[in-house]
Order: sequence, then structure tokens, then C-alpha cells
Amino acid sequence: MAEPARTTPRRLRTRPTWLLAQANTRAHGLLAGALAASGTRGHHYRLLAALEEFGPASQIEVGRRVALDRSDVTLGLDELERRGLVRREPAPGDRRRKRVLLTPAGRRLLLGLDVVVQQVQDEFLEPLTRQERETLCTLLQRLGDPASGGSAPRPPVE
Amino acid sequence: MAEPARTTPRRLRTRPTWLLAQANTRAHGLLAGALAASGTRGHHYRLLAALEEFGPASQIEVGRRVALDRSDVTLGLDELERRGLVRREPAPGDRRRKRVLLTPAGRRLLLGLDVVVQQVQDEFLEPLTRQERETLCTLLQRLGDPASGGSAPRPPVE
DNA sequence: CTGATCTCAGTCGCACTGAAATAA
DNA sequence: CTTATTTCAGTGAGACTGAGATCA
Repeated sequence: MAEPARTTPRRLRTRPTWLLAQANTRAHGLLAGALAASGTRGHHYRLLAALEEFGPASQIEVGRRVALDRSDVTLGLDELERRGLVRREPAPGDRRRKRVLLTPAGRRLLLGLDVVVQQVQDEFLEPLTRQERETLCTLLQRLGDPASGGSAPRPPVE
Repeated sequence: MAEPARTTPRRLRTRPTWLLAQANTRAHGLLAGALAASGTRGHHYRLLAALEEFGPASQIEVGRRVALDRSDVTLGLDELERRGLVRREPAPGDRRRKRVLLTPAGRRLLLGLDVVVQQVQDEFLEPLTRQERETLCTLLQRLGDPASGGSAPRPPVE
């Protein structure tokens, strides 16, 4: 017996939240590994994507669209700005805000990352047929949505 | 226009790894919130489950079954032991190892947590029919598996 | 005055690494 | 000697909070 029963407890194995967490861990690992080659992380891709698709926006707006906290947006944009991938300028008409916009270099990087990210999807989904992939997506979509409509963000520490 | 286009970029919205991450965030939030009432976290439930279902085992064995790092097993068991929920004793026949076992109080807590965890599943899956829930589970199972067979755990930092 | 935006410092839980201590 | 198990200290990313500065 070289492999002495590497079984997961039934309590976990049969629970959707466990399966979800396991699958997500694998997906996250693949993604992080692939993005690391360009010195980028998930945050960066998200931020670039929001800027490209919706044009210049305030930081709070960007954060809302890609589900990032205001602090993480600030830090992420710091890094992108240092690399010349985005620019911040005072927003016209409201000097509290900053208008963030993609530079040409930022757009180029984004297009390159698109390929990387797409390859990761294929690698991750390899065990599923095309039909199954679509089913998965629609189910996940419906599960992720309710978050915006009434969950417990962080319970108070006792 | 009070809600000015809270849309997620298409690049994210259409990608399985994004949908997975969003759904997982919601699931994790619900679970953490529900467990917090008993001063427990996911780790603890996993550890208790492994001990209950497979009986006393070495720490490394427990960690393998519930996908926890050796260090996290040590810390998690520290906490459970302090609360009298598990006991550690030197393993008979191999004094490098410790044999970890569930106490009666640990078993009682586990049974209580079972109810809590099950309720969270129902709340989380509420948007799906019974049929869809089963489909989801089988798909996720197949996606989580390959992890053991050849992924990139942590890419070296450049 | 209130309230929004951005920034900064810090917290917390999670996943992991490297190395020491102990023992097979 | 090498190898396995546990423990400890520390790192790094992700998600978050609270407070200050700035401005509507």
C-alpha cells in the first residue's frame, strides 16, 4: 500500500462549496502562473480590461466594474502607472476624482494578455466538452449574481 | 441615472475562471459568516471531518485528505486542541509522528457544524433547481481533479 | 454642514516556503 | 548517511477597514 487512501472526507467531497473552492484554486493557480510571465496579476488584467472597454473612468467606477476594493484599485493603478500602462489625470469637472486612462502600451499589453488568459481557459476547461462548458458558465453566472443583492460581506469578529 | 452602467467588462464576464472566482467569493463569504458564529473557520471543519471519517491519523495524512498545507494543519490543530476538540499523542510505532484524534466534544461540534454547513449549501444554491445542482457538482468535480495530476503550484518570481 | 473620492496604514485569513528539531 | 514528520518563522497575494486630505 504505497498510497494509503488519499480520499477526501464525504462531508467535503459532496459539498458544492468545497468543489467550487477546489476548482477555483486550480483555476487561480493556472491564471497566476500564466500572468506572472508578464509581471502581471489578475488585478492588473481586470483594471486594464475595464479601461479598455469603457474608456476613461474614475477609480471608484473602475473598482465597481471589476469587483475590486477602492484600496486595491489605488495600489494596482500605482503599479500600472509606474510601468506606463495607464495614466491618471485630474477629472475635468470634479477635482476629487481622477480620470484613469489606458496608454497605447497598456492597450498593447492587454491584447497580449487576452491570448494568455484565453489559453488558460482552454487548459482549465480541457476536461469538459464544449456543451458542458456553456452549461457551467450559465450555472455559475446565476450563482455569482446574488452577491450584489444581499449577502454578509464580513461578519463581525466575536 | 443613479446607476451609471455597473457592467463587468466582457473580457471578464464571459470567462469561466472569472465566473468561478465570483461564485466562490460568494460561497466563501456565506460559509465564513455562518461558521464564525461558533468561532470556527473552514479549516477547522475540514480537519474535524477528516478525523471523524477516517479515524486517528498523522498530521500529514490529515493534511493530504483535506488539501491543507503541513503548516496550516499544525496551526489549525493547535487551535482545536486548545479548545479541547482534538487530542494529539505520539504515534505508536513512529515517534516522529503524532496521532491526532477527535474528542467527544470535537465530535459534538462537528455534528453541529454539519447542520450549519448544509444550510449554507442550500442558501448558496438557492438560484438553481435540484437537477442543475447535480449537474454543477459533476462538472466541478471533473474540473477540480486534474490539480493532482500536473499543474503549476506556484511559479517562481521573476 | 454632509458626503464623495482617493490615499495610506494596517488587519486578517489563506497558501505557501525554508529551515530547525527529532527520529526512522 | 538520507529521509520523513512536525514545528516555527516568515513571505506574498487578496480582501478588507478606518482615518485623513481634498473637494462638491
